[in-house]
Order: sequence, then structure tokens, then C-alpha cells
Amino acid sequence: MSPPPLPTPHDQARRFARVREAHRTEMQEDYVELIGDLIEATGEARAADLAERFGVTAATVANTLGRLKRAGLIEMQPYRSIFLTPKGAEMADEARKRHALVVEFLLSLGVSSDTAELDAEGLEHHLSEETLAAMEAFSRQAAPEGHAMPSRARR
Amino acid sequence: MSPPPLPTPHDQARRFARVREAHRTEMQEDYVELIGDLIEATGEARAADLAERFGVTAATVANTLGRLKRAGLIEMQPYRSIFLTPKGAEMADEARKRHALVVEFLLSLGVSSDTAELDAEGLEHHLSEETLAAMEAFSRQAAPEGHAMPSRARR
DNA sequence: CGCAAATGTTAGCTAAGGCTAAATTGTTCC
DNA sequence: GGAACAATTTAGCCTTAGCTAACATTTGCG
Repeated sequence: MSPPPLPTPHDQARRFARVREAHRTEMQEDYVELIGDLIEATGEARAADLAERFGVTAATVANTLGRLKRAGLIEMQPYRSIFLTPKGAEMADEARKRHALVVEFLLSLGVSSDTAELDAEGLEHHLSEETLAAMEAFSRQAAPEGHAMPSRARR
Repeated sequence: MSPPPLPTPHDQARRFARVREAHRTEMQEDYVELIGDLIEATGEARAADLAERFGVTAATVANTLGRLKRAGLIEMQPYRSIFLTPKGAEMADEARKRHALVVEFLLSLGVSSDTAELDAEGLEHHLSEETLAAMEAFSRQAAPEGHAMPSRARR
């Protein structure tokens, strides 16, 4: 009931700095993840598909791809399709694993699959290793064989 | 093992639009929440405290406060301390509840309190009502009387 | 009281990430 | 092979959110 005491200024600043840092890498992760998925699913990643799936214009995608290239995450020739560098592929891989883990966890929690996918997209960039590990452990315990059976005995 | 199939472009665009929307309101929520907390804890919210606790410069805070004022969330006279409008107070209240709920949930999951606070700050803006409800139910079941006892029987 | 320190504001810069419109390049199909 | 269409890029604009430096106001202390 009593309000939780304020954190120290320093601790609080640390938390917000962490969120700002996550925001800086979020877009990169989303792009390489989707590029990787498209390559796997269709053989190539085209800017038009990225634009459609992100729900932004092609011009925005072109800008962002420029930043990703500068960051060494993708390779591309003008008017050609997009490839991941080793660094980009590694980031994509981690992002995909984390995304799957979060979706799995939300499903184990009993959330609908539509909501799980919706929330995972925002969530996945803000989870520490510790929390990810706890989520993974929980999912495994809730549904060890993969057949979703989230509800355990109540009270 | 098999890679999950790609969502439809439309569904995927919906998810990313949601994340972008959350990003637009995130800063507002963080500010009103902290302003509310400061008023409650110390009687007033001063820009210098906000700057210290967010870990940004006073100039950045002044800019952001200008936007919050335009958005009708706060009231302030030049060189005076900051107040929440009814709209701002309501947003602060919801943000605080949600924040507490998320921290509580992470603790029930078995995450350390330091990590719970760290992750909650980023997480709390990306959770649907459905997921929040599931988290609340889980926390209650894990520790019905509030005395933290997260570990349940395994297997 | 009066001045120094603290606090708040303003101006001007940067980068990210969105947009539209226009120009360029590729592709397809008659 | 060329014309129309699709895809990509470029140019130019906007807002957010950060910064530093300079300026203005308030506060607190001797």
C-alpha cells in the first residue's frame, strides 16, 4: 500500500540510460531479423518487402538501410537486393532466438497467440539475460514437451 | 525446429506500428510518472531533479517539458516548479500502477530486484492489457499474501 | 542586502526516423 | 527493342530528443 520509495538518482539514471541504449539498437535488430527471415523464406530480401512489412515508405527503408550499411550490418549494391554481413547475421540470429523465446514465454503465461506476437515485438529489446533465462526456465517448466498446457493448480 | 512461417505483411506492419506508437508515448509516460513520484515524495518536482534522475542535461528536460505542456499533461510557469494536469495525473497513475505490476511480476518470476527494476523501465510501455492481466494473475498466484516466495515445486 | 551559486531558459547544432515528390534504374511484356 | 510499370534512390522537409554554450532568474548565505 505504501508507495515504494524513490530509487537513488544514480540508479534511476542508469535504468533510463539502458532504455535509451536499447532504443538505439532496436531498429537495427528489427531490420536484420526481418532481412534474415526474408532471405530464409523467399531467397532474397527486397526493400519493397521491408517497407510493406514494417509499414513505412520505401524512402524510409532506403534511409535506414544506409545506416545499417554504415554500421557494417548489411551489404548492398544500388538497386540490388540486400545481404547480411557476418556481424549482421549474428545479430539477426540472436534477435530471432530472443523473439521466439519471448513468444514462447507469453504463450506459456496464457496469453493468446495474437497478443503474444504483438507484445513480443516491443518487449524483446528490453530484456536482460537474467530475465530471458527466467522466462526460458518458466516456459520449459510450463510445457516441457512443447504442447502448450499453461494452467497449473490454482491455490 | 522448423522456422516459424513469416506473418502476413499486414499483421507484421500492425505490430511494428504498435511499437512506434508506444515509442511516441513512452517519454511522456516516464516524465509524468517521475513528476508524480517527486511531488509525492518531496512535495514538488523540479527540473534539476528530473535531469539528474533521467541522466540528461537540464536543457533536454526544458525541451521535453515544453512538449508535455503543449500536450496538456503538465502546467508550469517559467522558473517555477512543475504540476500535473488532471490528464497528466491520470497518465502518471496508470504508469505507476503498470510499473509496479511489472516489477512485481518479474520478482515472482524469480528475477533479482535490481534486474526487475532495470527491465521494468523498458518493458512497461510495450504490454497489452491482456498480457498485463496474465502477469498480475501469475504474481498473485505465486505470492498471494505479498510475502515474496517465488519458487514453486519444480516438475 | 547583495552577490554567488544553483537553477531554468534559449539558441543553435546533430542524428534518427518518419514523410512526399521527383529522378533514376530494372524488369516485363508486347 | 522499346515502352510501361515497378522498384529504388535522392532531395528536401518535419519532429523528437539529445548536446553545449550563453543568458536569465531565483535562492541562499555571509
